Amino acid sequence: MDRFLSSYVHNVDAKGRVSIPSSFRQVIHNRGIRELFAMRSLSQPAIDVGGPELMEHYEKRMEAVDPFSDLYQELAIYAYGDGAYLKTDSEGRILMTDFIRSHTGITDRVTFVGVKNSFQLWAPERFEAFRGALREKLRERLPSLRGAAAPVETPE
Amino acid sequence: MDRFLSSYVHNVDAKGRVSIPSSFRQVIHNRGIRELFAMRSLSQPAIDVGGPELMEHYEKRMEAVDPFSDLYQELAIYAYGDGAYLKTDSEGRILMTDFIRSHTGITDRVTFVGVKNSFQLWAPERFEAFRGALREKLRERLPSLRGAAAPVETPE
DNA sequence: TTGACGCCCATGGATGCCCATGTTATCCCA
DNA sequence: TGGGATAACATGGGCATCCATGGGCGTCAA
Repeated sequence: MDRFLSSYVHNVDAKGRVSIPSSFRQVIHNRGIRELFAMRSLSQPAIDVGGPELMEHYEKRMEAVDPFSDLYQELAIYAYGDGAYLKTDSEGRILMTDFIRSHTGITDRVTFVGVKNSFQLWAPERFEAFRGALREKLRERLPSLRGAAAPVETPE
Repeated sequence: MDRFLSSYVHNVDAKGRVSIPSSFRQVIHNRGIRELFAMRSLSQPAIDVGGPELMEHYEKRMEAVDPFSDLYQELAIYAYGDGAYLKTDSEGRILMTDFIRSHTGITDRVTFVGVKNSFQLWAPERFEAFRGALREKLRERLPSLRGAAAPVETPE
C-alpha cells in the first residue's frame, strides 16, 4: 500500500475543508511524507499533490539548464512560485484555497485521483469528461488492449 | 520549511506598508537572515529580495557576461545602483518605496513570489500575465513534464 | 514646523484545534 | 448465516489563536 490508487469524490464543507481519502492518508504515512506540496498541472485543470519528490522532479529537470539563464529563472518561478504547501488539520483535511479553485473549477465537491506517486484534485464533472475522453483515446491508440480484461476501466 | 515557496497577494496600506507573508518570515528566521536586501530583477519587472546570498547569486549570474565589459558595468549599476536594505517594522512589514514601485508598477497590492532561496515582489496583474505566459511556454517546451497518461485536451 | 518613519495598540477575518454526529464497513457471536 | 455490536471515517460546528491590516502618536531630521 504505497501507491495512490483509485478515485474518490468528497464534499467541501462550508469552511472549504475536504477530507483526504483515508487510503491516501495511509499512503502518505507509509511513504513518510511530512509536508504535502501542490502544483497546478500544466496540461489539465487539476492540481497535483504529493511529497517533496514532486518538486525534486522539477529540480532535476532544472539541473540540465544553465543556472544563470532566463529559462532557469523561469523554471524556478514556476516550480516554487506556482505551488503551495497544503496544511492538513488534525482530522486530515485540506483547504480548497483560491489557488486550487481557480485552476480546477472546484466548488462544493472534489474528485481525488490516485496517480501512483502523487494524486490529483479535480472538479468531478471535469474529471468525468476527461476520463471518458481518455478512454476513447486509449481505445484508438492501443487496440491491443481491447481483448484484455477491461484494462482501461477505473473503479468508481 | 527553509525555502521560499508559493505566492501570496497582500495589500499596501495608506502608509505604503505591506506585511511579509508569515510563512516567508518563518523562512527568513530559519535561515538566520538578519538583513533583507532588495534589488532589481535582471529579467523581470520584479524586485528580488533575500539575504546576503542574493548578492552572490547576482554576481555569479553576471559572470556569464565578460566582467570587464561595459555591459557588466551597466548590469551592476542597474541591479545594485538603487538596491536597498529593507527595514521591517515591529509587525514584520516593509515599505514600498519609489524604487520598488517604479520598477514593478506596484500601487496598492503586491504579489510575493517564493523562488527557493529568495522571493520576489510583483504587481499582481503583471505577475498573473507573466505566470500565464510562462505556463504556455513550458507546456510547449516541456511536453514530457506532465502526463500520467496520454495528453488529452480538456476544456479550460 | 512638517513630513517621514518607528513603535504601540485595536480589530476583524482566516486558520487551526477540539469535540460531536451520523453513516458505513467490519467483526464477532449466537 | 444473520444480526447486532463496534470501529473507522466523512462531515459539521464551536472556539481560541494567529495574522493581515489600519490608525494614532512620538521622535528625529531637514
